[in-house]
Order: sequence, then C-alpha cells, then structure tokens
Amino acid sequence: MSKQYSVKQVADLSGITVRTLHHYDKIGLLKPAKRSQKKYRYYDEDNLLRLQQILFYRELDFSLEQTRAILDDPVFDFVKALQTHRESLLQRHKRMKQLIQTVDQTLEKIEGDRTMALKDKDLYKGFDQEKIDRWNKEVDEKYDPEKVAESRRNIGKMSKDQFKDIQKQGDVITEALGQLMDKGADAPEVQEQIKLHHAWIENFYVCPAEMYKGLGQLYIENPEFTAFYEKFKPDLAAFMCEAMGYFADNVLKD
Amino acid sequence: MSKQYSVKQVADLSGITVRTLHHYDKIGLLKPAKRSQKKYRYYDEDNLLRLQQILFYRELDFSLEQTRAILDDPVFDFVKALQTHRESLLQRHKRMKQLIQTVDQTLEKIEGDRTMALKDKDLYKGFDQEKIDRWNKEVDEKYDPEKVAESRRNIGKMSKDQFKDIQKQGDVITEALGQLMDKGADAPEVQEQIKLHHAWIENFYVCPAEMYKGLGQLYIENPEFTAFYEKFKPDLAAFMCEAMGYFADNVLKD
DNA sequence: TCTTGACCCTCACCCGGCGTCATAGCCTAT
DNA sequence: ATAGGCTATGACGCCGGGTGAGGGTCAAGA
Repeated sequence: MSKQYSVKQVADLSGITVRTLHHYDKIGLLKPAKRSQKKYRYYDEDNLLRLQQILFYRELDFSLEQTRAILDDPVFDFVKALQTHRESLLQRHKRMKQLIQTVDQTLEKIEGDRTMALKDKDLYKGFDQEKIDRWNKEVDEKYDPEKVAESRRNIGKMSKDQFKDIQKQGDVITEALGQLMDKGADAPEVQEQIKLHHAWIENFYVCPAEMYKGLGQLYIENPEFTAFYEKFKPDLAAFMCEAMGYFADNVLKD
Repeated sequence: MSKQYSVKQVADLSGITVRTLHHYDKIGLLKPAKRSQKKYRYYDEDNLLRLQQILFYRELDFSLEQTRAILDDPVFDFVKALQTHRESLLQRHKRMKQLIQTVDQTLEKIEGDRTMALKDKDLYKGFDQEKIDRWNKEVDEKYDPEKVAESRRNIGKMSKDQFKDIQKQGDVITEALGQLMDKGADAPEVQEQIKLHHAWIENFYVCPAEMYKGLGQLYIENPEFTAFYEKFKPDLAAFMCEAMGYFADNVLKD
C-alpha cells in the first residue's frame, strides 16, 4: 500500500492552500484517492503527480477547465492547446506593452504640463532653464530615495479608514478655501489654510517650494485637477494656484 | 438647460452596455444627473465627460475602485497612482514574457521528443535527416494552410457536447485496444481499431504516415501521453505505438 | 481519563465586472 | 387596443479561490 497524505500535508508539500484542494475536489479536477469513514481526504502518489501537472498548467495561466481537459485527455490536442494558449499569451503581452506606453505618455504629458507651467508662463523670471534642471536633479538626489520609497510604502499600507480620513481632511481644507475666495490670495486667513494644505500634501510626498508652485500650476493646467476644484467653487483652482504661489514664495522659499 | 441622454443613448454613444451604466450607478462611480419620476436615468454632458475619463482608466486596466479614487480626488496622488500602476503593468508584462518562453520550451521539448523518436531510435533507417527535413517542409506546404486553419477554427467552435462526444469516441477506441492486447499488434482486429484511431485523430489534424508514427513514439516518450494510456491498461502505450507503426507502414505508407 | 490544541469536515457568503435572464412598468405609433 | 421598443429592479452566474462559522476527530500530555 502506497503512502497517503492528508490535505494539510499535501498543501504544505505543494505550497497551495487546503481550501484550494477542497475546491479542486469539488470541481472534479483532483479527487483524493480515498475518503475515510469520517470523510477525511487522503491523497496518494498519483494524486501528487497529477497535482504537479495541474500546478504546471496553472503556472502557465491555463484555466482549471483547460487544465482538466488536457490532463484527462492529452491526446485531445495537447500541442495545439499549447499553441493556442501561446497565442493568447502573446496577445496579452502586446496589450501590456501598449498599456505601459499609454501610461508613459500620460505621465509625460502631465510632466510636460508642469514644466510648461514653469517655463512658458513667465512667472518665474528669476529661474532660467538651467536652474530648473538643476532643481529637478536636486529633488531626485536630495530627497533621500529611501525616504521617498518609504513614504510610498506607507501609502500602500494605509488602511481604507486612514485613506478616507485623509481624504476628508483634504476636503475640509478645500471647502474652507472655497469660503475664503472673497479675500485676496495673500490674506492671512487664506494663507493659514494654504499652510494646512501644504502640510496635507506632505502626507504624500516631500513638497518643497518649487514643487508646490508646480502643483499649483498643475491645478489650472490639468483638466482632472481643475474639474475637481471647480466642483467646490467656480475659479477655485485659479485662486488656489495664486495662494499656493504666494505661500511658496513667502513662507517656504527654499 | 443642457442636453440630457437616456441610458440607451449614452450606451450607444460610448460603446458600453446599459447594464454597465446600471452597474456604475449602483456602485456610485457614475450617477446620472437626473432621475425622472419613473426612475428613468438621464445623463448630462458632465456625466459624459466623467464617463470618458472612466473609460480611459478602464482602458489602462485600472480597477473601478482605483478609478473612483482618482476621479473623486485627483490630488490624492494622481501621478503616483499612475506610476504605481505602471509598475504593476510592467510586472505582468514580464510575467507574460516568461510564460510564453516556458510554453515555447515545452513545445520545443515535445517537438524534440518527436524528432528524437524519428532520428535516434533507428527505426527509420530508410530516411536520412535530409528526407525528414524535406518531409517537415512538405507537411507545412502541402497541407493547405487554409484547411489547417479551418480545422483549427472548427475545433475552436466545437460545442461542449461535440467535444464530449469526440472524447467518448476516443475512449471507446482506446478501451477496445486495451481489450485486444493479447493479440499481436498486427492482428486484423487490432488493425481495425487502429484504423478507427487514425480516423479519429484526423478529426483534429491531417495526419499522414510519418506523423502518425511520430505520434505513436510520442505516446511512449512523453509522460503525459504515457500516463494517459497506462490508466486504461499497463503497457497500452507501447502496444499502441507498435500497432500504429505497423498501420502507418502497411496501410498509410504515404 | 480528561483536556488541550491541532487538525479535519461542510456550508455558505465574499470579491470584480459585469452578462444574462425574469418580471414588470412606460411610451409611442398604428 | 395592441405591438414593439424602451425602461426599471432584482437576482443568479462566472472564475479561482479567501475567509469565516460551526462542529467533529485525533494524538499527546497531565
């Protein structure tokens, strides 16, 4: 009599979960060799072999149904199944490439918007292109990559509740700024809120003066952002941009 | 008052289904601007704009939840969302490449098995490598690509019932051969079943003598196939291989 | 012998992104 | 009035399991 294995043992040996074994049993993909009186599942060596094959095809992204078809009758077009599958993989591979390109283009466009804001709008006469380039470099080098990476990880780890909280905080600040639009962008009340806003932004990334200015420009250059702020109040985006510029120049002024 | 659009109109304009609009409404991703007394949904231009953005992110394979987060608060890390997403796309892209390579290797290995069967096993002394190569070419050219492609399409179109029927036919034939293992591989009864087997194989692909021989070899060389036939009877794979060889030489003999 | 803790079972709901009914109400044209 | 084309809601289904709940089983130690 050959060895027999419990669900847990098989799970541990193969690195899948017990639940998955239950699932494979239920859908008839891998039935245990024996069931004890008490309904315990016991697997034999053949079962393990079959499981290996199942996992092999799973690795290759075959569906469980396809896998079953192949294992139960490999003659039925084993090679062609592989070839067909290869085709579909190739398809998806191409798609991924396209998606990445599109994302890249979008990123470039946004980055372009920001640079444009700095370059063409003639708002920063004191900074020539060389300085801007140097600043870009500095941001890359100065803000310790480890810290940046860490803050990213933090964001990834944020719970949904934390996420919501922070979103609400942002909304409160924006709302407050909306109420202050009759004041000038340099009014103390406004600047107080902007200070909060800047602190809020720094929840997400280190944001020195020039970057904060750039962000303000982005608010009026990029429709996504503009639309968002217009929902609070008409022209809020422009107002914020101005207030943020003032704050960057007079308070942050790195 | 700006124009308003019914579900159907929006669906037709944007190329998605009405159901999808219902779904987006339910999950709060895209709420219609108005609901009539009778609960009919009416969308306005802003809704259409938002839908465009939703579809943009959908194109990029963002989840609806991510999309909602981005559209409802683009400030919350719009750029980083893109970058993170780019990472995950890149990951998947790499994975696809790997999968394709693995499939290719598997295909090569199988092809290798078959070639080995023809080349090393010294079973075909009459055919030198050159002839084998020529045969490979001929198969590629002779069997009208259109027909091959068509048969592939047919297999793809096969209903599940047809599929099952054909699988059963194959099992019946194999079973019958299992019962005949006490006869010689060249016995008339055996050869009769093998004839059926060959006809059955040609359901899937044109299978001239040499290919049929190769297939027989594959049955004993490739564990997938061997295991399958061993489940019917021990040594059935070897028996079939022999009988198939005999049939190829004496009946098909292209 | 009894208890503990690790293991096992089944049942059943959950995720995403909708497709696909079923059932019923509404609107318009003939 | 009747047909057909639109609309609504609600519920189940798909895939590949995750994640319990609620209860039974087993071996080892006190």
